[in-house]
Amino acid sequence: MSESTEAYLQIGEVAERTGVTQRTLRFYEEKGLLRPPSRMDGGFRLYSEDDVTRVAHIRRLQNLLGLTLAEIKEMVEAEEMLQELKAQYRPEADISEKRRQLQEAIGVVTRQHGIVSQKAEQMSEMKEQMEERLRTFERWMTELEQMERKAPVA
Amino acid sequence: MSESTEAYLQIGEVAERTGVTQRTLRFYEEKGLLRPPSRMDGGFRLYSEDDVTRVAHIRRLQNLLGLTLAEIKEMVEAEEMLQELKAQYRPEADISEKRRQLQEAIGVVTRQHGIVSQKAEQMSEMKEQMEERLRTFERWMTELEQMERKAPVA
DNA sequence: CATAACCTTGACGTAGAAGTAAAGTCTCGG
DNA sequence: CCGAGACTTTACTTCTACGTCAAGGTTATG
Repeated sequence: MSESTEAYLQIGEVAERTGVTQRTLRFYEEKGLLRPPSRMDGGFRLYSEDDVTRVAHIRRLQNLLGLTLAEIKEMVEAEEMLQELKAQYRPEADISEKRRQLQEAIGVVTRQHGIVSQKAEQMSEMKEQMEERLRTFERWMTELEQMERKAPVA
Repeated sequence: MSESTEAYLQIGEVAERTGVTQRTLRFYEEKGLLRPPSRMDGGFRLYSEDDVTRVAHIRRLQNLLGLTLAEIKEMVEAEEMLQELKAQYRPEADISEKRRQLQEAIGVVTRQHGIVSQKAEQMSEMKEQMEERLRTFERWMTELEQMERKAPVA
């Protein structure tokens, strides 16, 4: 109901809060990963809280899934569409059109989910292997220690 | 017990089987990720099955964990050391030296394990979020379908 | 209204991880 | 022994994801 505290952020603030550089923010914008933010009269960029969230999201996709910015762009665009869909959630609009959009959104997220699931599984496997290894090492270590007790270092 | 069928592989074969290019194999060698393989008299590289495994391992570390080749090199070197340690597992050698090596190996794998654990956990979170989303979408979808039944498309 | 702090675009630079091309060498089946 | 195809090294190029100036415009504050 409130006009939302008009808490617009300049690029420096966003940079600080997201942990990326200003250059990176402009770069993401240039690449279509962030929508061009609004501007002050003088031309300074004014970001919203949403943009901060977006950047965090982008970074997660980068770091966790190792996706390229191009791939991330696709995802982010789908999310975009989704936001619109959400905003337009009034019954007036064309229902079958909404169905189509929703269908597409489901498709995108399903694909994402597939990627994440697969990676997550491989991760778990890897983790298992490492734990197995560590157990082996610990065993060797105790063996070595016993040998040392029998024949000390001199 | 058998001399192992001497199944040496040329670079082209290895490339095909690992899915990386010949260039990449030479590049990894140059960067110290693969030990220089043996050669034919004429200079052609001769790889072992082990090398194939190594490449697969490197790729997993790259794709799954998103490590740089430099980081992977460290890991791979630790594994190397470990292999030696395993091979030398005769009681003749200096025990305290072995202990030291083993200690180091444990350190390396523990660090790796930390990375993997963290990522795995974050992945799971992400997966959860996506599933949550999908459920929401499905709900919307059924709502839309009901609306459509009440007011058909024309 | 000066001035420091912040921002703008533009252009060029860089590190990582290969791709590609060139020019020559090896291997192996016929 | 010879030619096709596989391989060698060297060198240059590409692509991604930014970093780093440079030169100037804007905003907030005393």
